[in-house]
Amino acid sequence: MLDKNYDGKNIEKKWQSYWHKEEIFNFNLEKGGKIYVVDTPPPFTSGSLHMGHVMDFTWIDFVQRYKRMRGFNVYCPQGFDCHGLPTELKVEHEFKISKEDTEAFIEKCKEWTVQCVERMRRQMTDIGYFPDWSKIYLTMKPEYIKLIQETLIDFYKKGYLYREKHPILWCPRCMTALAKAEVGYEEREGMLYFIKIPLDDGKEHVEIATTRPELLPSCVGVFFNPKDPRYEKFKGKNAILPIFGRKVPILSDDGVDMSFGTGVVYCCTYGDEQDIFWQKKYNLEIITSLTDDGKIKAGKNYDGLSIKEARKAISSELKDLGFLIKEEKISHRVLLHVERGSCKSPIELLPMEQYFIKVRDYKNHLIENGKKIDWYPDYMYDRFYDWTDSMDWDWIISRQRVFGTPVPFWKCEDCDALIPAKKEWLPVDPRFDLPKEKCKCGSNNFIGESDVCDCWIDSSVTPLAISMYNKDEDFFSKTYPSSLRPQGYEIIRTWFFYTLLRCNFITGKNPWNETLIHGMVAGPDGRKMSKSLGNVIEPDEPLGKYCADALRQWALLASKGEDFPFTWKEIEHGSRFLTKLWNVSRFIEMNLSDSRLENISFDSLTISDRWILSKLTNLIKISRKELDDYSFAFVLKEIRTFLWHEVADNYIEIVKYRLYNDIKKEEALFTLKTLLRNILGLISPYTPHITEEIYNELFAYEGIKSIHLTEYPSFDFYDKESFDKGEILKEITASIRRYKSENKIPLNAPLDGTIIYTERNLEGTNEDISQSMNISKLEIKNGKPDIDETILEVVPKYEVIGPKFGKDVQKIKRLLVENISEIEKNENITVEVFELSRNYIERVEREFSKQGKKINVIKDKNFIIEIL
RNA sequence: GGGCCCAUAGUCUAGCUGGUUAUGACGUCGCCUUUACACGGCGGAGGUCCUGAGUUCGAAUCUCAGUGGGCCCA
Repeated sequence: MLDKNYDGKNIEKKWQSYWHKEEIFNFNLEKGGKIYVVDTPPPFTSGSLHMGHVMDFTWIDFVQRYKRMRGFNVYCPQGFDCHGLPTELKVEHEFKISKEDTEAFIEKCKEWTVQCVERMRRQMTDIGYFPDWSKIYLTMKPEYIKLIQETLIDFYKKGYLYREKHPILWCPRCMTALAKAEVGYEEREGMLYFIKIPLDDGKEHVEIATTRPELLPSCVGVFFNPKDPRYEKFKGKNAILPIFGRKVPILSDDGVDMSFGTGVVYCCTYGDEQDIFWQKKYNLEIITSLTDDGKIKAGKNYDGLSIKEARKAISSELKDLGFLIKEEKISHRVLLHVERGSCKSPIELLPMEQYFIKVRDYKNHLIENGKKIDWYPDYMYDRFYDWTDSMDWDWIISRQRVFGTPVPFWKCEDCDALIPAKKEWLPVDPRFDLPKEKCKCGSNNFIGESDVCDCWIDSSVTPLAISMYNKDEDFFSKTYPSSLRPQGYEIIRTWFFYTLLRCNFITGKNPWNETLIHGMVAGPDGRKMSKSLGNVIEPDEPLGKYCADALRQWALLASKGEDFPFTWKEIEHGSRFLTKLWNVSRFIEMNLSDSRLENISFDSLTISDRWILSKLTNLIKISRKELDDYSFAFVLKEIRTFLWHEVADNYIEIVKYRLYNDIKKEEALFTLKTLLRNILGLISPYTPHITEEIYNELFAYEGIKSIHLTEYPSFDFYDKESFDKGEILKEITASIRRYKSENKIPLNAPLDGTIIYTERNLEGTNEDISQSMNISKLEIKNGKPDIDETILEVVPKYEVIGPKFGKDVQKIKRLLVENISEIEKNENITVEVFELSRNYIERVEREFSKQGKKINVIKDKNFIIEIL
């Protein structure tokens, strides 16, 4: 017998270890059948899951359980994205290992990552997420790195991977490259310099404003806004830089802020991010005038000066030569090395050799292929399309970091040739390994690439990694492409796009058939969960206060593609539903005790039995249809309402008298048991633990070791007549309750005599109504009551008369009211030029009295109840 | 600056291929301890469906503009 109280936490632990031990969710290719593959997101190994992960993995877990029940051979492996800046910072700052000590640094990063993976796996298990752990992959493992390097070399051989100078964020003080996350803007005081630059015609000049006169030697263009009439005349002309005497073009671009300084600025390679954009857009020269330790190197006699010294020297020389018009104090945003509090130096953009993957040549192809994927929700494709279509830069894949997938190239020190690793050498780390053969030029001197890959390079081959691409042909052919890619909308332009690009390039096929996009998790206040807003809730908190099955219901209540707030009330509500399910199960189990229900025929069931089973059939059909569209939230609400309100509040209350008085008791029990078994199946992907517990308690005789290995409910019985009767029965009981409530009569107080007048057939429901409502003498009479009636309102069926009568709708409504008695008598009549039909009427509202005396009446569109 | 999305009772949310009285949850108010459950049941109150204009017999729903918010890109 189920315990009196439901103890979620204990039950969940028990089944989690059972599922692990029995390997319930492991994939077996040999089992055959239709294969369903989920390309799950590998989370970064931060060491803990946040609410966004909870939503992501609960959805995935739902899909893997649901599809298995629908007969698929499900393959759902889980990996972890190991390489990332936070790990490097942790090892550098907390474990005090220098990046210079590369080998020890990487070792510590790996060690730390392994611990993080363990913690995250435990948290995934805590929420009941059960991928096939035997197929776990880590992006830092040699075999994964081998796959990445192999595919990069493919890109290179086909001419889609190239090396080119590109600016990187560089801290001249720390002498190191930085990631975007390590830099930030700060408001600082500075000077704005107004400089006169002569045109090459020797007559006119243009005045520019800049905060960085020391970058004059790197100036490659002068810009004004095309909407600015003041400078129209300079368009297409050239200017000659003072001091350096170099000729640069004058160009117009929308990016110039007309209100800043003179409305004319210069583009230096590189002063800021706008300069990068202009240099690419107008294909300007790149002139570097800074060294990596922050010294000027521009010829002339400024070489070796620091940036600050050069600013002073160059501006004073400009002044002496009459080119500096004025200086103004200005407060402006400066890009600083903020991650290291002790540094805070201004960041420079230094051009360095970087690796790129060509994206632009391929983009139309990807737009087409993206369309072939089924998007849930479908409008998310538009977001993908827009970004892809407007892409004008290639993908920079190298990062100046330490813990990452090494870029598999060397440079020949003698002939400067780029040497890719051979496939049989992989994986390689050019920082430590040397090519296994000489350069074509005969040299044996190599410089190994010290850069590592962008982390999207790691994670954008997951569909290849999980399908054992290049390792097991048979496995690959059966598991690629993946069936589904689930992910959040914020990474459509990164993870989705890059995966589509790389997998298409390598295999010639899309990596998935469908993609399911979820929104962002917000805090209880509706704002994005973030530490600075102080609204972060860690998953352990609801897991401790409630349980996984309650938390999962919250996650599965979010709509596709929509942001969703974390709210305690939803967890609370989910938890109450679990208690309800538990108590209903217990009630059924208690009554079932020694009953044998082998020979129950549907013919012997009562109206109410047939009514609730017909409703169950509807619920199953809706669930299958909606879940095939991944509408988890809708179906969860439907199932909850069905169990809670239809089954528990209505059906069980109606059949109690039969159970206690042995009236058609076997039939009631058969119905209850059928309901429970099917509801357990329907709800099991949402709340896998509690359903496993109840299933094993009551249905172990089926001989299947987990409810998650059973078939999805397919119960199919529908009796229209009983369905309609049951719905009216429910309405009658509800209206009698309302009557009692309005008249301050206790709900369980008996009613002496009651007459129900109805034109509907209610045969066979008398006892259900009288017993559940405590009515000592109930009469059901067909037809209208012998009482006076007044028509209050006639409500037309607008959806019928609207399209039919258009502008005349209001007139038709009036005619229906005026002619209602004729219409009720004759079904169809013609008034003026209009044909009026009873089919145009939704309902008629009436009022009753008997011989002028006030009587107790409950009226409804389908019945009139007189209470004596 | 660009694209996509969102705006519905005190709070969160469903509906949004136009059509009866706008769904549900939490909260709130009233009633009911009836042998599964008071972590329960029943009933009530609570809405300018962001603003403005348009299309239409009819708009929460479609169109346009505005306001506020989210995500990504520049």
